[in-house]
Amino acid sequence: MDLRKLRYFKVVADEKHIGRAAKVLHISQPPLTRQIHQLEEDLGVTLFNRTPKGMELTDAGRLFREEVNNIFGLIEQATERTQKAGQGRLGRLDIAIFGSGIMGDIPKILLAFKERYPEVNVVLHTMDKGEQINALRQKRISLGFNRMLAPLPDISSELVTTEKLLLAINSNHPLAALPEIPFTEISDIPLILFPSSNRPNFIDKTIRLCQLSGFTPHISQEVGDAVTGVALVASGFGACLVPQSATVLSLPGVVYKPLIDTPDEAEVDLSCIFRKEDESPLLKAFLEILIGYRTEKSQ
Amino acid sequence: MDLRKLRYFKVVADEKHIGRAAKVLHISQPPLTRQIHQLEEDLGVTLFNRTPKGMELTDAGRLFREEVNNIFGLIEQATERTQKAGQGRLGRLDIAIFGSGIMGDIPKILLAFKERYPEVNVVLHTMDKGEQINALRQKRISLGFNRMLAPLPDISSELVTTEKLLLAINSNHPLAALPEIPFTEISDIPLILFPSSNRPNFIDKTIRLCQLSGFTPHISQEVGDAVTGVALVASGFGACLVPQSATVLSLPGVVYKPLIDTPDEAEVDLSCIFRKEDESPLLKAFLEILIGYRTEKSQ
DNA sequence: TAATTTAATACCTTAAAAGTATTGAGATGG
DNA sequence: CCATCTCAATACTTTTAAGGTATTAAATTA
Repeated sequence: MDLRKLRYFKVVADEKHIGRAAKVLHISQPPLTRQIHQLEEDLGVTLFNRTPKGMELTDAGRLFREEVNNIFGLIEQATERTQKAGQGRLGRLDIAIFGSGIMGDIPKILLAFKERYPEVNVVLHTMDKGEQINALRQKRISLGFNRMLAPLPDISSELVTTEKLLLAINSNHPLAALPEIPFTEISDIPLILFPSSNRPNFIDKTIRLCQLSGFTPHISQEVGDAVTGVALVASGFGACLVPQSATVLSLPGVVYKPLIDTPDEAEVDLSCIFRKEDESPLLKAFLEILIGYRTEKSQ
Repeated sequence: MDLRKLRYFKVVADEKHIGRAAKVLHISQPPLTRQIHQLEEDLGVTLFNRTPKGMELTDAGRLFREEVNNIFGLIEQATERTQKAGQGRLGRLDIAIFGSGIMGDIPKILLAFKERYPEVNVVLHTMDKGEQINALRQKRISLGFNRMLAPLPDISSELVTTEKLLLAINSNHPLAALPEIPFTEISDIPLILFPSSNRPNFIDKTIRLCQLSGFTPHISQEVGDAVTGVALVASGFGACLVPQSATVLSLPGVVYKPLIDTPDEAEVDLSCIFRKEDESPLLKAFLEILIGYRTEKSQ
């Protein structure tokens, strides 16, 4: 069986005439006759009744014509879908986010991607940093969003955004009256820090920042993520350093205050990570959207 | 695009290794390498990631593998169905029957056919003789059952059965008391005859039979079919000559009596007709069943 | 009956797939 | 770190099969 024969068959069936069909196919009549004969022999079925007027499909031939149309339809669909997949316009992209990553830039990027590539099925998984790296290596995900990434030989990363740090503080606290809070004031406040796992993390960074400013922070509580941290601020546990994106969490009794006189590094970056050797067009497409989003934002 | 390439692709995808795949395909490695390259070029999509360990499907390649499996499945189905159709085991067979043809042998033959060829869709049409011949010529049907057929150049026929004639008579009639009725007794009885159309028909035959026995029948009424005829017998219109198969109609007040001392031709044949040049395997299959039924019955 | 039209056959040419030998690139192991 | 091994890829030749030209055979039509 051979697609050439099927193509030829279709034309002969349409034209009901070997000579005319040969013209349509831009070949001469004898090879076409032969191909049709071979097709009939392959199938063991007479597809045409030969008449002195031309060729007429048999019942079996008529059925076969339908089937052949289905086959070509399926082949066309297969090529189209495969080409889309090859361009990263079709498929499934597994992405990991972290606890409070639903806020800020990530949903905007995801939205931009889904709009540009509507046929890509984006599946989100919530994982912390360590889980993300495992999942990447096991190819359970293709991409992870996270902060504070240590370099790894098999994992690449791409910066998404850097955010200034704000202080989430209870509105009853005296410092909440100031429009901006000098960084060293933090030394006197019990701090809620997160996340509690996967060093190096934001906790380490905070401690270093304090040391740069010449004090050791008073750690009130370590929690898993920003949401929990801000909730504790509302309950009066202390203050919490959060990235700007966390300010979408508006809880009663919590205000977000800009910091002044901070060390230069008083900002935190959000990056995405992926396998260094991942050549997938889906990933490439996603990173393009990401970079597009980043440059658009910086303008 | 070429089925050979798809076949090769499948094996390489399974083996993840050009050399092994080439062995499986009983060809050498270089042509296989080339075919895979050509396939990728045709599609414009990289289907495999080449590693020093072998070949690994890309996402697009994985999708394409699924599609290729579907394509081969469809091709297999197409060949099977076409072969069945070529053997008359699949398709549609349009058959005409006449008014009272639902009785007797025809349903038995249809049943035998459907049992032997369950995938053939038998479609029944009720037509009189003239309509059947038209429909045959226009290929709206492939087969018609009828009686009293005059030979035609483009129509062949095959005898189904011959049936003795019986007299359907009202049970109140004096003759109904006899176990058998001498044929000449008919001359005194008003006769109901059928069918009223498409000469030569059963009416002509009856008149000829009477003349052979030396009398002219007293025609009470011409009706369309046996069912109507027997119904009129029940109402006392007269008697009606019917083929044996009509005796399945048991109406109150009607008895069926064998005839004695009849002319030799006092029987009627049931035949089926079809286009002389019809080579359809479906028709051939049906005629085989028909002949099988006939020989079985004659034993 | 001759002419025409159809598919089929015989024979040759061309294109493409398969084979052989070899290369090049990347990993592995002493 | 170099030799070796194992892949896929390339260069070139052979074989196979598809395509072309010329002709035939059969059947219909003028």
